[in-house]
Amino acid sequence: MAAKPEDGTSGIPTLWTRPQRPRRDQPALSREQIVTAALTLLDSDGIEALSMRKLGARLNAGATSLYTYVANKDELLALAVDQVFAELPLPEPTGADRIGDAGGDPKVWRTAIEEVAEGVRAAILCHPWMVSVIGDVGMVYFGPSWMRLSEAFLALLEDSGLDLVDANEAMGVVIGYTIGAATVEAAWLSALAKRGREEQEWMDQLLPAVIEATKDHPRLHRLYTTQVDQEIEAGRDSSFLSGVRLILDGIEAAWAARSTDREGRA
Amino acid sequence: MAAKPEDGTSGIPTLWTRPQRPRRDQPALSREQIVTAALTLLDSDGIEALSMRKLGARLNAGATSLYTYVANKDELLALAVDQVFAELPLPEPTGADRIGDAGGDPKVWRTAIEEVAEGVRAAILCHPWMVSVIGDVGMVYFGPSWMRLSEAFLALLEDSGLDLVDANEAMGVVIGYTIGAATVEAAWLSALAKRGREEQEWMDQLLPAVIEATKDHPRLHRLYTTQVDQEIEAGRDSSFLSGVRLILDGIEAAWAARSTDREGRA
DNA sequence: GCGCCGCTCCGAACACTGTACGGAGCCCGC
DNA sequence: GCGGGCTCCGTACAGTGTTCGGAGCGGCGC
Repeated sequence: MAAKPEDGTSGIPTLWTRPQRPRRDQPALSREQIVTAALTLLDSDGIEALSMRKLGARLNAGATSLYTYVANKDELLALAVDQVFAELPLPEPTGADRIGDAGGDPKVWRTAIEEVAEGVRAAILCHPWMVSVIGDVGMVYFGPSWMRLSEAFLALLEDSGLDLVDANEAMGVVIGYTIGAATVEAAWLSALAKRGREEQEWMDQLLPAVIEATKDHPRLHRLYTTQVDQEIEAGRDSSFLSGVRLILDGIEAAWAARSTDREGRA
Repeated sequence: MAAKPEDGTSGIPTLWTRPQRPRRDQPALSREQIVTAALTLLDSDGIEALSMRKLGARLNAGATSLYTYVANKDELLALAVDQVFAELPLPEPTGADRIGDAGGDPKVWRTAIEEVAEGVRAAILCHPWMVSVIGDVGMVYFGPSWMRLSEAFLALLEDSGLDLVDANEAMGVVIGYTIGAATVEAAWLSALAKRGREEQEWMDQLLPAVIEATKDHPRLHRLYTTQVDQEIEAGRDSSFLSGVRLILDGIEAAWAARSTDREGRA
């Protein structure tokens, strides 16, 4: 042990007791650092495990230090959501392919849309805390990443032959469906996670109760008793995809209707 | 004033000091009472104003008394959501009208679906706290009211000529879109409410900033600058409705495709 | 060199939260 | 009469988000 320096007065911070503050060249924290730390905490322990104190501790900082970089917790959560969307790939331009073109399946514009929808869904499902944030922080839809994605989506649809207003409507339906479907799935998944059960295991325990509860609901009863095996994992994936395809059919049909209408009038 | 009874010992509760507990004929509280009180609190002050203590106070009860009727706050919220769905009208049977029938617009099965979707959306929009609950509490989808609604929805689609599996898929798309679209709208509305602004007023203040932020996003820029007037209120309603109609077109198209496919093979 | 401004970091404190626990009052069945 | 069970709730615990004041420090003007 090194001898203490000859500092008679006790309590006064000496060279040794003083914690050797880091050089103030640049700040010890940064907004990105905070957001990514929040992300890992959210992903591993869920949304109700994220508190400013715990997050601060993870960064070797006090809870209140974070407030120099982030106005409040809601803003932090909005930033986290934006960060997730930032990592999504943007849809590629589809070249000359247009809605109504005869070309064989799979049509390029269709698969491009499917990929965007699947990407958004995957992002929500693998960060299930997002649904809570989307639910109570309205600002999310003006984050830069979300805007980038929207813009690219609109471009995709315009290139496929829709005018901007129709493109916006089509995008609204695809995105709305995606968010809604993923919300339902993610809420389910995180409820499972909260009880700490595996999906299969929980199903086995809960299903009998649910089926019992559907005694007066013959259709639900039939669905749950027959379809349930493929409702797990892969079944959900393909069911989401066919939902998107249904919407694509709708877009195509509406386009065709409008198109013949225009020709008829001309 | 009546004279005090001759009770020499002080501190022992007398007839007068004792608070005259109500007869225990039936309990002072009930689950329904609690849920409806929670509903009015949620509707008037939003979700973060609902605390067990405040709710208890509103019922002239202690906070912890509620736990005799409700396991925890999450369960209470799930019950509140179910209560809202319980008040939705069920779709009426549509008679003989079937998908693919030639009959003139508006087709009965289509407007029936539109009405269900509009009902669910309206419920969410006028109780915006629901989106937060749907986000965190996965159990909601097994509530009895929701099941009743699903069952009736499936019946509607089956009566319109879909088999159960197709009906389930179609329902998934309509409901998914409805929840997603309403979630986005409601999150926006309650973010507005939190800042205590009127929609118009806030728009006026925020829009310039948003438009500025869309400098690199020509399509979004055009949308926000041109379409914004009708984005308010009625515009959102009709935009949602045309989304539903797009999906209905999709259902019809998919039905037609499957139908000709069957004929071709026969 | 000196003083001062402003920035970053943070301990303490405030006002609340959900809910576990144990006890009090009361009713009914024995 | 008397125990058991139900309802109701005061207290307490272990947190929460956020405000405030202050401490330490870098760089700027003088």
